[in-house]
Amino acid sequence: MVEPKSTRQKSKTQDQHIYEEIFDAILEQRLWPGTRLKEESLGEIFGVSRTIIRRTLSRLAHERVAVFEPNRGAFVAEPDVSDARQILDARRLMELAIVERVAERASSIKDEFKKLYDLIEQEHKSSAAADKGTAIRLSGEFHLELARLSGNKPLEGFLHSLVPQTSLIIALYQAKEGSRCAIDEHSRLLDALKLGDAEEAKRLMGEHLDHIEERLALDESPGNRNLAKVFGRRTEKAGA
Amino acid sequence: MVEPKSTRQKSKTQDQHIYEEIFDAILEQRLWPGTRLKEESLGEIFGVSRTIIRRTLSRLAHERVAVFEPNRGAFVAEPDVSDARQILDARRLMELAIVERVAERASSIKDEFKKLYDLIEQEHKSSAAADKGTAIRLSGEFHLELARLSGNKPLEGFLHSLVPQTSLIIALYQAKEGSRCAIDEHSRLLDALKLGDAEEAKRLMGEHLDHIEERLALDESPGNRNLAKVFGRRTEKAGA
DNA sequence: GACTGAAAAATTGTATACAATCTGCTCATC
DNA sequence: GATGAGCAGATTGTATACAATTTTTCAGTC
Repeated sequence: MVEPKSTRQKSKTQDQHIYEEIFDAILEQRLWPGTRLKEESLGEIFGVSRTIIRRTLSRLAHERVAVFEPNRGAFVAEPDVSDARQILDARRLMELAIVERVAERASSIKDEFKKLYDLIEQEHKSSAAADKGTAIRLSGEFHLELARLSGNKPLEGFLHSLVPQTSLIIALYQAKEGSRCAIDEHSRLLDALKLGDAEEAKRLMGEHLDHIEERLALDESPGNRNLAKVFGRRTEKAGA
Repeated sequence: MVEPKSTRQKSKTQDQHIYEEIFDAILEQRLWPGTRLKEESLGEIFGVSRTIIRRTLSRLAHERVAVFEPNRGAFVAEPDVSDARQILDARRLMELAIVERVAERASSIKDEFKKLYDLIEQEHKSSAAADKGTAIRLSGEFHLELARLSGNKPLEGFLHSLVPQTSLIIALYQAKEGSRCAIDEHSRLLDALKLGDAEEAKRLMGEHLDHIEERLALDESPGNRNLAKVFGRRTEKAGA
């Protein structure tokens, strides 16, 4: 068994690859909320038939990152203000629980912290290079890696759907630009985790999430940014 | 628009129906962990092509209720002891958070409690009729309805995957038979919720979950019940 | 009788064909 | 010029065809 011998053996990997490509594009905000995801276009891009694309889209839809509109196709989700509040509420719950579990296991998984340090370092680099898209994605990956280290696969899976959804919320509702304090926050959080200090880690994570939410304009006041939603229309951008 | 005019309009409903049929069969433990889910058989049963069945199975797989084995098909999941612990941990976290949120909203959603009372009544009936399958399913539905009343769709969706997984765990690892105290626990929980007493409701929910877990034999001692898993074999029951 | 291996049957995985639906355009009508 | 019916093209939704893979069957051998 040296190499996969047929095209079929790659199937799982192939699927995963297409999924991650779209997932990353959303994290990096190259794919905007409301963007249409045309099946044939995607199929051509990735060199597969609509069957495969459809499966990927249905996975994204199940994670609420995309939405199917009957007979009209799939679109990148556009969480409204109420959705956003629920997503952020759920995310806070998850992140605190995850941090708690990582802190508990800190001593037994010390070796696995390496990737977190790597991610922070990469975050610094892309921040210095003003590569905003990459920086945002890396920040998301930091949280996903934490979830993995929680040792709880269901929690990890759930956060995996909440992270890109948060990305969409930021795309839609971020009012103030974020400084790069987020990286320092990640860094301090990691220090607390390494020491197994669950309370401090939870406090830091809570503050970190506060800062993310503070930059959002989630009030439903008339001067709202998200006009498309106010009038219930579609943004209708071309899909690749 | 009086009636759906074509077969296609039913698609969403059709999908949902097949999904729920399988979902319920798992909740009622008519579908045992490890059961093979053959695509063509299911297609014949529900009168649709493999395309539709495949989509349903892929949804179940995403919710970790089913598992795809490459080139071998889908099987009802068989969570091992480690999976079980993670699932129960996640479920406790979710249920406490849900109960907290329902209690908070209690005064504004008082009308919506009706379905919970109905479910408890039905639970009593099926318990009296010794209809174990239905009783188990109704218990699950009680928790799902609570999740709905939390007003948080992501949390609801996550619990929707944890409930059938718990059902599989019980099928695999339950040692002692449960008395019907669960119904009384639901009843008392609902009373506390109606009063908006979050702390008491959380306490009761915690105890309720304790009781479920107490009946499980999750120790990995040799005298373990789950021999198939110990030897890493498939159970291989016919799929419908 | 147990074991091996090759052919046959069954089943999954992917692409494609076709039907249903939606979108956009043209053109007649006012 | 605005409005709306109706046709043409584009796109999705489902079934089916075909290829890859696994499972079963059944000789033949020891």
